[in-house]
Amino acid sequence: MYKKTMYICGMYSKELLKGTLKTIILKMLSESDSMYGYQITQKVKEITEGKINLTEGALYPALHKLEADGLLTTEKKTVGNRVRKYYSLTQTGNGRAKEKVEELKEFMETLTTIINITPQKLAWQI
Amino acid sequence: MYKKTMYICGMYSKELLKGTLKTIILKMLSESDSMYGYQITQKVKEITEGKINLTEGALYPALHKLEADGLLTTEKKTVGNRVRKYYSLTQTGNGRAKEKVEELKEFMETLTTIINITPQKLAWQI
DNA sequence: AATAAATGCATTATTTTCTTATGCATAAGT
DNA sequence: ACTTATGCATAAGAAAATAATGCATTTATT
Repeated sequence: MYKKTMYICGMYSKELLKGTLKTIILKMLSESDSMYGYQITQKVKEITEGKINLTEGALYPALHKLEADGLLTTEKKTVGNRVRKYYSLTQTGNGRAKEKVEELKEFMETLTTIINITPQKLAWQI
Repeated sequence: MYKKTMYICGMYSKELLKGTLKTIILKMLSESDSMYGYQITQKVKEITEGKINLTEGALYPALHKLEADGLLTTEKKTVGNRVRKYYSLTQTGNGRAKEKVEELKEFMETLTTIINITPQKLAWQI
Protein backbone atom coordinates (compact mmCIF):
# COMPACT_ATOMS: atom_id res chain seq x y z
CA MET A 1 0.00 0.00 0.00
CA TYR A 2 1.24 3.40 -0.85
CA LYS A 3 -1.40 5.31 0.98
CA LYS A 4 -0.33 8.88 1.26
CA THR A 5 -1.61 11.02 4.08
CA MET A 6 -1.76 14.30 2.28
CA TYR A 7 -2.26 17.41 4.27
CA ILE A 8 -5.13 19.57 3.27
CA CYS A 9 -3.63 22.77 2.08
CA GLY A 10 -2.99 24.88 5.14
CA MET A 11 -5.01 25.68 8.19
CA TYR A 12 -6.64 28.62 6.52
CA SER A 13 -9.59 28.51 4.26
CA LYS A 14 -7.80 27.21 1.22
CA GLU A 15 -9.49 29.84 -0.86
CA LEU A 16 -7.21 32.53 0.45
CA LEU A 17 -4.11 30.81 -0.81
CA LYS A 18 -5.35 31.06 -4.34
CA GLY A 19 -3.36 33.40 -6.46
CA THR A 20 -0.48 33.63 -3.99
CA LEU A 21 1.22 30.34 -4.75
CA LYS A 22 3.52 31.53 -7.51
CA THR A 23 4.52 34.58 -5.52
CA ILE A 24 5.39 32.38 -2.56
CA ILE A 25 7.44 30.05 -4.74
CA LEU A 26 9.33 32.90 -6.36
CA LYS A 27 9.99 34.51 -3.00
CA MET A 28 11.35 31.29 -1.54
CA LEU A 29 13.65 30.76 -4.48
CA SER A 30 14.84 34.35 -4.37
CA GLU A 31 16.20 33.68 -0.89
CA SER A 32 18.13 30.60 -1.87
CA ASP A 33 20.44 29.52 -4.64
CA SER A 34 18.20 26.63 -5.47
CA MET A 35 15.55 24.49 -3.88
CA TYR A 36 13.70 21.31 -4.76
CA GLY A 37 9.96 20.85 -4.57
CA TYR A 38 9.68 18.99 -1.34
CA GLN A 39 12.10 21.38 0.27
CA ILE A 40 9.88 24.29 -0.65
CA THR A 41 6.83 22.71 0.96
CA GLN A 42 8.78 21.99 4.15
CA LYS A 43 10.35 25.43 4.33
CA VAL A 44 7.02 27.17 3.86
CA LYS A 45 5.48 24.97 6.51
CA GLU A 46 8.29 25.78 8.90
CA ILE A 47 8.24 29.52 8.34
CA THR A 48 4.47 29.71 8.69
CA GLU A 49 4.45 27.38 11.68
CA GLY A 50 2.35 24.84 9.87
CA LYS A 51 -0.24 27.35 8.74
CA ILE A 52 0.50 26.94 5.06
CA ASN A 53 1.04 23.50 3.64
CA LEU A 54 1.54 23.49 -0.09
CA THR A 55 0.11 20.44 -1.79
CA GLU A 56 2.07 18.64 -4.44
CA GLY A 57 -0.82 18.77 -6.87
CA ALA A 58 -0.62 22.54 -6.77
CA LEU A 59 3.13 22.93 -6.35
CA TYR A 60 4.50 20.87 -9.20
CA PRO A 61 2.23 22.21 -11.92
CA ALA A 62 3.08 25.71 -10.72
CA LEU A 63 6.81 24.97 -10.83
CA HIS A 64 6.50 23.52 -14.30
CA LYS A 65 4.56 26.54 -15.46
CA LEU A 66 7.16 28.92 -14.07
CA GLU A 67 9.87 26.91 -15.78
CA ALA A 68 7.97 26.94 -19.08
CA ASP A 69 7.67 30.70 -18.72
CA GLY A 70 11.42 31.00 -18.44
CA LEU A 71 11.45 32.13 -14.83
CA LEU A 72 13.08 29.00 -13.46
CA THR A 73 15.78 26.59 -14.54
CA THR A 74 16.18 23.09 -13.24
CA GLU A 75 19.04 20.81 -12.44
CA LYS A 76 18.77 17.23 -11.28
CA LYS A 77 21.02 16.08 -8.51
CA THR A 78 21.35 12.61 -7.11
CA VAL A 79 21.66 12.58 -3.36
CA GLY A 80 22.30 9.09 -2.12
CA ASN A 81 19.94 7.02 -4.20
CA ARG A 82 17.41 9.79 -4.57
CA VAL A 83 16.98 12.18 -7.43
CA ARG A 84 16.14 15.73 -6.53
CA LYS A 85 15.11 18.33 -9.04
CA TYR A 86 16.52 21.66 -8.02
CA TYR A 87 14.85 24.82 -9.18
CA SER A 88 16.56 28.18 -9.34
CA LEU A 89 15.56 31.60 -10.60
CA THR A 90 16.68 32.84 -13.96
CA GLN A 91 17.57 36.49 -14.31
CA THR A 92 14.08 37.13 -15.59
CA GLY A 93 12.69 35.11 -12.73
CA ASN A 94 14.62 37.17 -10.24
CA GLY A 95 13.08 40.35 -11.57
CA ARG A 96 9.66 38.82 -11.64
CA ALA A 97 10.04 37.66 -8.05
CA LYS A 98 10.64 41.22 -6.91
CA GLU A 99 7.67 42.45 -8.91
CA LYS A 100 5.33 39.82 -7.58
CA VAL A 101 6.35 40.41 -3.98
CA GLU A 102 5.87 44.14 -4.39
CA GLU A 103 2.51 43.54 -5.94
CA LEU A 104 1.49 41.32 -3.06
CA LYS A 105 2.59 43.93 -0.53
CA GLU A 106 0.52 46.60 -2.22
CA PHE A 107 -2.42 44.28 -2.47
CA MET A 108 -2.23 43.50 1.23
CA GLU A 109 -2.14 47.21 2.02
CA THR A 110 -5.24 47.70 -0.06
CA LEU A 111 -6.97 44.81 1.64
CA THR A 112 -6.07 46.34 4.97
CA THR A 113 -7.82 49.56 4.07
CA ILE A 114 -10.92 47.56 3.24
CA ILE A 115 -10.76 45.59 6.44
CA ASN A 116 -10.13 48.60 8.60
CA ILE A 117 -12.97 50.76 7.37
CA THR A 118 -15.39 51.66 10.10
CA PRO A 119 -19.15 51.87 9.84
CA GLN A 120 -18.78 55.63 10.18
CA LYS A 121 -16.77 55.90 7.01
CA LEU A 122 -19.44 53.96 5.20
CA ALA A 123 -22.39 55.64 6.83
CA TRP A 124 -23.83 57.26 3.79
CA GLN A 125 -25.81 56.01 0.91
CA ILE A 126 -25.04 56.46 -2.74
CA MET B 1 -25.19 49.48 -29.43
CA TYR B 2 -24.80 48.40 -25.88
CA LYS B 3 -21.07 48.20 -25.86
CA LYS B 4 -19.87 47.90 -22.33
CA THR B 5 -16.38 48.97 -21.46
CA MET B 6 -15.72 46.61 -18.62
CA TYR B 7 -12.78 47.21 -16.43
CA ILE B 8 -10.36 44.40 -16.06
CA CYS B 9 -10.59 43.33 -12.49
CA GLY B 10 -8.39 45.71 -10.58
CA MET B 11 -4.96 47.10 -11.19
CA TYR B 12 -3.35 44.19 -9.49
CA SER B 13 -2.59 40.87 -10.97
CA LYS B 14 -6.11 39.50 -10.95
CA GLU B 15 -4.80 36.32 -9.45
CA LEU B 16 -4.39 37.90 -6.06
CA LEU B 17 -8.03 38.80 -5.77
CA LYS B 18 -8.96 35.16 -5.98
CA GLY B 19 -10.20 33.81 -2.75
CA THR B 20 -10.74 37.22 -1.17
CA LEU B 21 -13.91 38.22 -3.02
CA LYS B 22 -16.42 36.75 -0.61
CA THR B 23 -14.60 38.18 2.36
CA ILE B 24 -14.65 41.61 0.76
CA ILE B 25 -18.36 41.35 0.02
CA LEU B 26 -19.17 40.22 3.54
CA LYS B 27 -17.07 43.00 5.03
CA MET B 28 -18.75 45.65 2.92
CA LEU B 29 -22.18 44.43 3.89
CA SER B 30 -21.24 44.27 7.54
CA GLU B 31 -20.62 48.02 7.45
CA SER B 32 -23.95 48.86 5.92
CA ASP B 33 -27.57 47.93 6.41
CA SER B 34 -27.85 46.82 2.83
CA MET B 35 -26.17 47.36 -0.50
CA TYR B 36 -26.88 46.48 -4.10
CA GLY B 37 -24.40 44.92 -6.47
CA TYR B 38 -23.34 47.94 -8.41
CA GLN B 39 -23.01 49.90 -5.20
CA ILE B 40 -20.58 47.35 -3.84
CA THR B 41 -18.35 47.59 -6.89
CA GLN B 42 -18.32 51.38 -6.69
CA LYS B 43 -17.68 51.49 -2.97
CA VAL B 44 -14.79 49.04 -3.22
CA LYS B 45 -13.36 51.04 -6.08
CA GLU B 46 -13.63 54.22 -4.06
CA ILE B 47 -12.11 52.84 -0.89
CA THR B 48 -9.22 51.25 -2.74
CA GLU B 49 -8.71 54.30 -4.93
CA GLY B 50 -9.43 52.37 -8.07
CA LYS B 51 -7.06 49.56 -7.26
CA ILE B 52 -9.74 46.93 -6.96
CA ASN B 53 -12.52 46.81 -9.51
CA LEU B 54 -14.87 43.95 -9.00
CA THR B 55 -16.25 42.56 -12.22
CA GLU B 56 -19.90 41.68 -12.53
CA GLY B 57 -19.12 38.19 -13.76
CA ALA B 58 -17.43 37.50 -10.47
CA LEU B 59 -19.61 39.58 -8.19
CA TYR B 60 -23.09 38.34 -9.01
CA PRO B 61 -22.33 34.62 -8.88
CA ALA B 62 -20.62 35.22 -5.54
CA LEU B 63 -23.63 37.14 -4.21
CA HIS B 64 -25.99 34.42 -5.39
CA LYS B 65 -23.82 31.80 -3.74
CA LEU B 66 -23.73 33.66 -0.45
CA GLU B 67 -27.49 34.03 -0.60
CA ALA B 68 -27.93 30.32 -1.35
CA ASP B 69 -25.74 29.57 1.66
CA GLY B 70 -28.04 31.59 3.87
CA LEU B 71 -25.58 34.36 4.61
CA LEU B 72 -27.46 37.05 2.71
CA THR B 73 -31.05 38.02 2.17
CA THR B 74 -32.31 40.14 -0.67
CA GLU B 75 -34.96 42.75 -1.13
CA LYS B 76 -35.89 44.42 -4.37
CA LYS B 77 -36.50 48.12 -4.34
CA THR B 78 -37.66 50.24 -7.23
CA VAL B 79 -35.83 53.52 -7.40
CA GLY B 80 -37.33 55.68 -10.12
CA ASN B 81 -37.86 53.23 -12.93
CA ARG B 82 -34.97 51.05 -11.90
CA VAL B 83 -35.04 47.92 -9.86
CA ARG B 84 -32.25 47.47 -7.40
CA LYS B 85 -31.60 44.25 -5.56
CA TYR B 86 -30.43 45.03 -2.07
CA TYR B 87 -28.38 42.49 -0.20
CA SER B 88 -28.03 42.40 3.55
CA LEU B 89 -26.39 40.05 6.03
CA THR B 90 -28.40 37.48 7.90
CA GLN B 91 -27.45 36.78 11.48
CA THR B 92 -25.42 33.83 10.28
CA GLY B 93 -23.88 36.02 7.63
CA ASN B 94 -22.88 38.57 10.23
CA GLY B 95 -21.02 35.97 12.19
CA ARG B 96 -19.42 34.57 9.09
CA ALA B 97 -18.30 38.03 8.07
CA LYS B 98 -16.38 38.44 11.30
CA GLU B 99 -14.83 35.01 10.93
CA LYS B 100 -13.75 35.60 7.36
CA VAL B 101 -12.22 38.97 8.16
CA GLU B 102 -10.31 37.48 11.08
CA GLU B 103 -9.13 34.67 8.88
CA LEU B 104 -7.95 37.12 6.26
CA LYS B 105 -6.06 39.14 8.85
CA GLU B 106 -4.25 36.05 10.10
CA PHE B 107 -3.50 34.97 6.59
CA MET B 108 -2.00 38.35 5.77
CA GLU B 109 0.17 38.14 8.86
CA THR B 110 1.39 34.75 7.72
CA LEU B 111 2.08 36.05 4.25
CA THR B 112 4.01 38.92 5.77
CA THR B 113 6.31 36.54 7.57
CA ILE B 114 7.03 34.84 4.27
CA ILE B 115 7.65 38.09 2.47
CA ASN B 116 9.84 39.51 5.19
CA ILE B 117 12.18 36.59 5.55
CA THR B 118 15.74 37.54 4.82
CA PRO B 119 18.31 35.49 2.96
CA GLN B 120 20.09 35.02 6.27
CA LYS B 121 17.14 33.25 7.80
CA LEU B 122 17.06 30.92 4.90
CA ALA B 123 20.78 30.43 4.57
CA TRP B 124 20.91 26.80 5.43
CA GLN B 125 20.09 23.69 3.59
CA ILE B 126 17.77 20.92 4.67
C1' DA C 1 -32.14 66.06 -30.70
C1' DA C 2 -28.90 62.57 -31.03
C1' DT C 3 -25.37 60.04 -29.15
C1' DA C 4 -22.39 58.30 -25.69
C1' DA C 5 -21.56 57.03 -21.13
C1' DA C 6 -23.04 55.52 -16.77
C1' DT C 7 -26.16 52.77 -13.97
C1' DG C 8 -28.24 48.27 -12.82
C1' DC C 9 -29.44 43.50 -13.26
C1' DA C 10 -27.85 38.96 -15.06
C1' DT C 11 -25.99 34.67 -17.76
C1' DT C 12 -22.74 31.79 -20.43
C1' DA C 13 -18.52 29.81 -22.47
C1' DT C 14 -13.98 29.33 -21.47
C1' DT C 15 -9.83 29.32 -18.88
C1' DT C 16 -7.16 29.04 -14.88
C1' DT C 17 -6.11 27.09 -10.69
C1' DC C 18 -6.58 24.30 -7.03
C1' DT C 19 -8.10 19.88 -4.60
C1' DT C 20 -8.18 15.19 -4.36
C1' DA C 21 -6.65 11.03 -5.69
C1' DT C 22 -3.55 8.33 -7.74
C1' DG C 23 1.08 6.28 -9.01
C1' DC C 24 5.97 4.81 -8.35
C1' DA C 25 10.22 4.50 -5.68
C1' DT C 26 13.73 4.70 -1.79
C1' DA C 27 15.07 5.53 3.17
C1' DA C 28 14.42 5.53 7.94
C1' DG C 29 12.19 4.63 12.00
C1' DT C 30 9.30 1.22 15.22
C1' DA D 1 6.98 -6.32 8.71
C1' DC D 2 4.90 -2.05 8.65
C1' DT D 3 4.48 2.84 8.81
C1' DT D 4 6.16 7.28 8.08
C1' DA D 5 8.98 10.41 5.60
C1' DT D 6 11.20 11.74 1.42
C1' DG D 7 10.89 12.73 -3.56
C1' DC D 8 9.08 13.02 -8.15
C1' DA D 9 4.81 13.38 -11.04
C1' DT D 10 0.09 13.16 -13.48
C1' DA D 11 -5.02 13.22 -13.97
C1' DA D 12 -9.95 13.84 -12.99
C1' DG D 13 -12.90 16.89 -11.14
C1' DA D 14 -14.42 21.08 -8.79
C1' DA D 15 -14.27 25.89 -8.00
C1' DA D 16 -13.84 30.41 -9.20
C1' DA D 17 -12.60 33.94 -12.01
C1' DT D 18 -12.30 36.25 -16.81
C1' DA D 19 -14.23 37.81 -20.92
C1' DA D 20 -18.01 38.37 -23.49
C1' DT D 21 -22.57 38.83 -23.92
C1' DG D 22 -27.52 40.71 -23.19
C1' DC D 23 -31.22 44.08 -21.91
C1' DA D 24 -33.08 48.38 -19.98
C1' DT D 25 -33.04 53.05 -18.00
C1' DT D 26 -30.83 57.52 -16.87
C1' DT D 27 -27.58 61.16 -17.25
C1' DA D 28 -24.10 63.72 -19.61
C1' DT D 29 -22.21 65.36 -23.78
C1' DT D 30 -22.13 67.25 -28.37
